[in-house]
Amino acid sequence: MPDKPFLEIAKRAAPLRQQVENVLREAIVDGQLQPGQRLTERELTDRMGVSRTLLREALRHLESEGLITVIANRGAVVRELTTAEVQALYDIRAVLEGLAARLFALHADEPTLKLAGKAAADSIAAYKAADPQQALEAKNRFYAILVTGAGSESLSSMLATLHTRIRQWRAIGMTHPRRSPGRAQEATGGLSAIWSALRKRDAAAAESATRDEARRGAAELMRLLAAAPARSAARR
Amino acid sequence: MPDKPFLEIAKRAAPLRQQVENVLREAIVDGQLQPGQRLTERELTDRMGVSRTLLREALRHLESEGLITVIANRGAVVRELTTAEVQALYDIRAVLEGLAARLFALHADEPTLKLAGKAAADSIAAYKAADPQQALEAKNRFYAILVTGAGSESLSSMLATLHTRIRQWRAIGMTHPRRSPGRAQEATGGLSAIWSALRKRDAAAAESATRDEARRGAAELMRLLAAAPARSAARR
DNA sequence: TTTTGTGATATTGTCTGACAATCAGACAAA
DNA sequence: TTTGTCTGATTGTCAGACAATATCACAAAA
Repeated sequence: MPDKPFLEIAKRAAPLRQQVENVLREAIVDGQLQPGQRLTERELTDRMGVSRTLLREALRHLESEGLITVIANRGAVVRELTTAEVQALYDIRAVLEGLAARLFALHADEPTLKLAGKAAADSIAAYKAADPQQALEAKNRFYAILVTGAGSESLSSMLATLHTRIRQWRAIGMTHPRRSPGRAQEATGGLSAIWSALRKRDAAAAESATRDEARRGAAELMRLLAAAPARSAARR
Repeated sequence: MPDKPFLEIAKRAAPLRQQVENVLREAIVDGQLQPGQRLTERELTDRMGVSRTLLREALRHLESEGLITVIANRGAVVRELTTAEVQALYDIRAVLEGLAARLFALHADEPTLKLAGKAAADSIAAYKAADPQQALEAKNRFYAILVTGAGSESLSSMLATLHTRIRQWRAIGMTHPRRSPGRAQEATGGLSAIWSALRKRDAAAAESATRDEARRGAAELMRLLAAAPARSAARR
């Protein structure tokens, strides 16, 4: 795992370009920019107050993250995803997180393992204390440790971009009124299964437990999605 | 599967920007630009005869493909990968191809399935006829069908960029003198295992067969890599 | 000799304005 | 209704500029 930098300063108010990327990214996943909506360079530069040069670089980046589609001579559009594609994204996430768990079981050092254990315990405890907010926070922490502990830069970054692409739907999964009641408990169970495999350094078990848990979450979500009205395709 | 466009013209001599990307990408995986080598914008624009604007957009794209690293105010460097990271890339590929196989088994239509069958048969036949060139071609075709047949745009593109990142090492795997003799046969066996699972539409079996085969290939490669002298880090 | 300033240089970060290429839609003509 | 043509909007690409920052050599100081 990465040797922690000693005395590192919070330098870099972030290059402007990245700020532009971030703002756009947020706007997209927040839904302020609706799927299918056209993004003209002129309008964006006006609204954000940056040069076209910069904006275009940012757009290129978002494009390769899969958040927008660029049509030649026509410009960028916020990407629309079919239900099937969303399902596929979740599948991809499931196998990649599974892989992360396997690598973690193989390579993580003891302190990191301990941290993960704490996060898992925290989450389960919070769930039992009926504190979903806290439970979710700890669960996220657990996954973050898992992924970075796996030790692959590439894997982390792939999962990171996947998460942003998925985020819009995750929100639904957490708050939807028709959310099935057993799901939270199920998730807790999944978490402890993962953890017990990790603790034993059982890579295969960790991988499949993680995959299964991710799949269950996805299945629940797809169920809700099927029932819910599709996100509007909006003006184009 | 995508409805095939009828009478589509080969339009688009490709936007200049993409040509720039492609040229750079090739140069990197070919090794003309060595890992660790610095890429200054000035030099590249001079050599390629394009504007900085354009070049920078291309660099941003290559960056998110993981081929280069950009350090603020310092510029781009051809990315160097540790052995561990290469291993991780192969692991990622293995699970993603496994996923592709699973989706293929679930969703592919009959004609596509038949095409895959033909490719598999071709490869095995070519192998038995001691024609490695042909065997490889058919095998690649098989995988291409598998991936597109899985039906996920995102999955395809992720695998595509993975492949380019890996390509440099694959070359080693195919031609290395110390290549273990049984490997080609093993690969053939793997292929037919995958195919027989697909034919039966056995998603789980297809997934694990594909993963296993990918892992075996990777293991062989890592073995060779461990023996071979590391790729030079070159002038920086 | 080793450390610490100091400045010159190279390079990226960002902006501006420009023009060509291309597409979408309107409107006229057949 | 179909086809041709024009016009405006938008992207594609370029050149040149200046600021911000890192690098490196070299001088000054300890």
